[in-house]
Amino acid sequence: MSPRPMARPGGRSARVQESVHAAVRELVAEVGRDALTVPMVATRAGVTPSTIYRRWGDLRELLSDVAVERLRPETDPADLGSLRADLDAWAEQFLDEMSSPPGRAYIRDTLLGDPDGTNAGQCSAYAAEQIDIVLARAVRRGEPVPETELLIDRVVAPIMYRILFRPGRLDAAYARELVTNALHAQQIEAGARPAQAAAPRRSKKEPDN
Amino acid sequence: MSPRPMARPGGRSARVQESVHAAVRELVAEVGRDALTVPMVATRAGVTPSTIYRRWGDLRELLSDVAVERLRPETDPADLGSLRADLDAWAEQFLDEMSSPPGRAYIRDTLLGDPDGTNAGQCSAYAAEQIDIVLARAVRRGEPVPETELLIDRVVAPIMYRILFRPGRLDAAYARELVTNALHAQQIEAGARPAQAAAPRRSKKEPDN
DNA sequence: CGCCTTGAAGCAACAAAATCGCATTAAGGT
DNA sequence: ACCTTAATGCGATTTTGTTGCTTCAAGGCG
Repeated sequence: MSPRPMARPGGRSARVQESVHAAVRELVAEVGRDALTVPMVATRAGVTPSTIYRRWGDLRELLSDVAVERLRPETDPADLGSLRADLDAWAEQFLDEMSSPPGRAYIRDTLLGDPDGTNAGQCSAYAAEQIDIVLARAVRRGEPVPETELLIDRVVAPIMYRILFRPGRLDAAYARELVTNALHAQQIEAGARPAQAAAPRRSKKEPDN
Repeated sequence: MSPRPMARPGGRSARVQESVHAAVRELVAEVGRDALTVPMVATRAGVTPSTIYRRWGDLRELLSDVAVERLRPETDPADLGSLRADLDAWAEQFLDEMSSPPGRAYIRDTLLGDPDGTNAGQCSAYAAEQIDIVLARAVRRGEPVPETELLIDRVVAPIMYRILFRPGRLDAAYARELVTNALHAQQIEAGARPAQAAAPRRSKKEPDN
């Protein structure tokens, strides 16, 4: 993890960390990420540059820490009454947030200053948690559910891949298509014998309760 | 793009570029990427640091250029006689190369110094080209083939996502599993209603003269 | 073939950053 | 309250990044 193991979590260390993070957020808003420098952040945070260099190593790692915090979901996915509706809504929102300019910037920053992959792993864990919440609800309703891994591979991965590597088509319809395919695959794997055919294309999110 | 538009491709500019790239490759091998500095590269390449700063901006963009070159596939995928075999083999090799420490480093470097996504797009295009070659062969054999996009979403994206965001399981079996699922999906989409599972439906090129 | 234009490279002075040793402070435990 | 020790502050030093100006060479033209 980038904030080096904090042996003394409480007190001053915590204050400095928060102060520095806040300074980064403020300055990114004010002067833009490209104009940021370590000395600038240090001055705003009221610490000396060497403190930042020692704790974070360089600006990229600091930005990675701040970015991954911003990627933390703030609320649980909405409960719309069915797995399909919940996943559609979640995937749409996920794609929307991640593909927006600030979203892309956070993703990039997270990956950029993250030598050991800790922050990237955290970012992936956030998505998995959200999916797990949706799946747990579906299980409670008695719906058959796919594996979290399947949804990561089929929904999250394609979205992130396109954001990072391929310019172009990234809209709500694409998100729904991915969800459709993922659920379709799961139905097949769950029971190939039931005579259900292709995806029953219900339009938008409308709970069928 | 990082090497700024070269108005004078031939002659000195080209020599300098090649010399600098070579210096980067040598030094990465000798002292490691983390120890690299622009002045060091400049000295080795026999140019002044300001030349590098002016042409590439900073070390990251230079590394991105070098990295994307290394990600260019050197040979066409092997022809093993069937779409399934070709894709299995290609996916295994792709996963293998990309998930190796140097592979991961190249991917990271590519994304790192790539403000406009040009190099990342190139990287994605390489994979698409390789897949297209495999698909074209399958079409020639009369096999039904999935869309390139489907394979990108189902095979390439999950691999890259896991490499970048999720530590853990990345082996040949996983690659094959992804291919299996992708082909499975394609068969369903191809003929869900007619009883013929894998009827040789000729698609794109290949005039029937 | 030699001159002219022009973009790129060299050079050097300068500004900004990162690094490092050492002194000082404050958590947390006893 | 005291002691230990990680973390911060401070300042000197090194390294890196920037800039204006000069010099060089590729390509076009008479």
